[in-house]
Amino acid sequence: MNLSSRDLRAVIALIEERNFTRAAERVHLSQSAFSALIQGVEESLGARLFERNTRNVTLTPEGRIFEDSARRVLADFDGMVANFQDHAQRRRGRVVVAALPSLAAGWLPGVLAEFRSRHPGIELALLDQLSEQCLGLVRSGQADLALAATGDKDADLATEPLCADAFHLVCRKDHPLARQKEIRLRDLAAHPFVHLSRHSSVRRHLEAAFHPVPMQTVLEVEHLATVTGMVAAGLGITVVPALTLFHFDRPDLAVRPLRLKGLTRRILVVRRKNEALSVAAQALRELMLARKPTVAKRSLARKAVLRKVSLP
Amino acid sequence: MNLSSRDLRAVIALIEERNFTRAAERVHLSQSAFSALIQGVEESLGARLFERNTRNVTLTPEGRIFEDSARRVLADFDGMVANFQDHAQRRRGRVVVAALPSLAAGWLPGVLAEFRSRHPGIELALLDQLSEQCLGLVRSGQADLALAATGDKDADLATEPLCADAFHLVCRKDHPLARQKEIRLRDLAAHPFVHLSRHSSVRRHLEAAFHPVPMQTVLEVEHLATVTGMVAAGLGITVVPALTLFHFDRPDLAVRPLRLKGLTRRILVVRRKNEALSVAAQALRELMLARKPTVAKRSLARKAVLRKVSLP
DNA sequence: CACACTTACGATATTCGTAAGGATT
DNA sequence: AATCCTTACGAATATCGTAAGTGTG
Repeated sequence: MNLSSRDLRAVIALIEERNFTRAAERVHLSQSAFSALIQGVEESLGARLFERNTRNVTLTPEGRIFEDSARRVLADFDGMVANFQDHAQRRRGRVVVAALPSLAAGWLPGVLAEFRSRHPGIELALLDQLSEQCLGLVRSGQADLALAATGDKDADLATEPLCADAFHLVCRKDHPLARQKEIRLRDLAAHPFVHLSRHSSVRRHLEAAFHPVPMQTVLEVEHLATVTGMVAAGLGITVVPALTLFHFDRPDLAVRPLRLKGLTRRILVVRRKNEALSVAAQALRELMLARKPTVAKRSLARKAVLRKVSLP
Repeated sequence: MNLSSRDLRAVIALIEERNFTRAAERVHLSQSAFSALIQGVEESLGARLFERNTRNVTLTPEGRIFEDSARRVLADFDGMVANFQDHAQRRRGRVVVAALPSLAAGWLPGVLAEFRSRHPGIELALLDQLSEQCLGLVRSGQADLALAATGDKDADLATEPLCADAFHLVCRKDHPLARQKEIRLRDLAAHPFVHLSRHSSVRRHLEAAFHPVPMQTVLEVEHLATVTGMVAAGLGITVVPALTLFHFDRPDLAVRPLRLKGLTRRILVVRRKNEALSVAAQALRELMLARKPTVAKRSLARKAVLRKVSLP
């Protein structure tokens, strides 16, 4: 037993037209091929569906029983195909991205806005979490993609580089370091730091890069915006990656790039290794790679974001 | 776009087996043909359903979306086909027969019992009504078949003869007519009749056959069983068709066949002219024609019925 | 290097359309 | 005579299986 959606469509066309010639046209077949098709369907089913005498075509009582279910099955089938194609053609779907807070607040909004305007039917979810948690969300299937800093190698995860995020010194303009010609690691270590939590990837990178030189910590906070306030108040200096500099774009603060070994954070696009991305997630991944964060000088990152948001 | 139930079955086999070779066996195809089939389905749908790397086969995210609906559509499809074939093969269905009370009580029960034992899944409904109403029930579609006496020609109805039902005199054994050698019409007219209602086909036949000779009516009742009692009580004689004689099979009553012009009632099987019978109704029609009432001598009809009831 | 999917290719089946046939009104 | 379904038949197309090819673990 094997019937195709085309067969069902033909039967329904004949039910509605009650005429082989017109029904054949509706399904784009010659009348004779259509006749053979209907006979084939009847043979497959093991009983006549139509009573034909030369002048008119009528449904048999069994045909009437068939009609309703045939319409239902066909409608369900068409719905299935349409739904599938909506997903496959990025008209529908859902992508969950896990991203570091620095990216989630700075660069990502512009990218998501562009994605959204290209694919209005796709739902987006953004989980702004610390790097380690982002990776966990992808591994467990709760997120499709993660934007995270370099982490431990993981057999389940596939990564590809998004950008290298160089660290910068941020301090008040009246701070001695703001005008110093060359800034070495021990120059920084001589001043008190306003730090992010030691769980953050920024902090971890700093600890690793300074090791074994100890840093002085004046304060440890959770959010970058808080760091801004503290630094502006003169409590200390801080060292953060380029992508977070938009937090520090204020007239009273100085930002100085640092060219010190290890003071670069690599941002990765992460996904599960043994599982294909949905077409929606794939489209977002491609957009992210195409819109790689520019290697920011000072707070150009912010201007870049604004430009992108306003794209068509 | 055209997919067959076989295509869906193949996709689902592959989802479950996660292996082309085994899935191909399940749908009775060579592995290469199966591979081509899956590729064809994916091409029809416009996106990959499976991610295959030589070692294992996994569903794409879009494939997962497809899976549920595919199972549902296929189950629905199979249900549709099974239901259709149940009806077409007389495992399910419903037949409504309208029949004259005389047939409904005497001959028909045996036929219906046999039908029922052959087709236990088919519901039967019996409407015991007068001839005119039986025809109306068929015309309006409330009944599939009618067993009625000859009626007016009707453009919507097709008829075929079931049997000729000869009229018999019924009287008490001690009645003068019980022993009379030849019974003529005017002999009957000389005695008072116990009559059925003038709406009944029996009565109409009698009136037509006697015309213009008037009959004497001692009593007019609705049911044949009542006639029996009245005749046995000696209130009068009656004249009824052979198929009703089982009502009069009593030691105190005499039954005499009458060979008089017009005193034969033709019983017809009636159906709608422009509509095919359901296979169930068709099967019942064929059984009725095959088990035509025997041309009863006296109350053999009753014995015949009993014999048939006890058939396998 | 072995296993599993894909590709190549010739044989077989199916399906298609044109045209003729047959039945009904 | 006109209409409409079925049958006949050759051509185009699709499908199938064997066998060779390819890539991954």
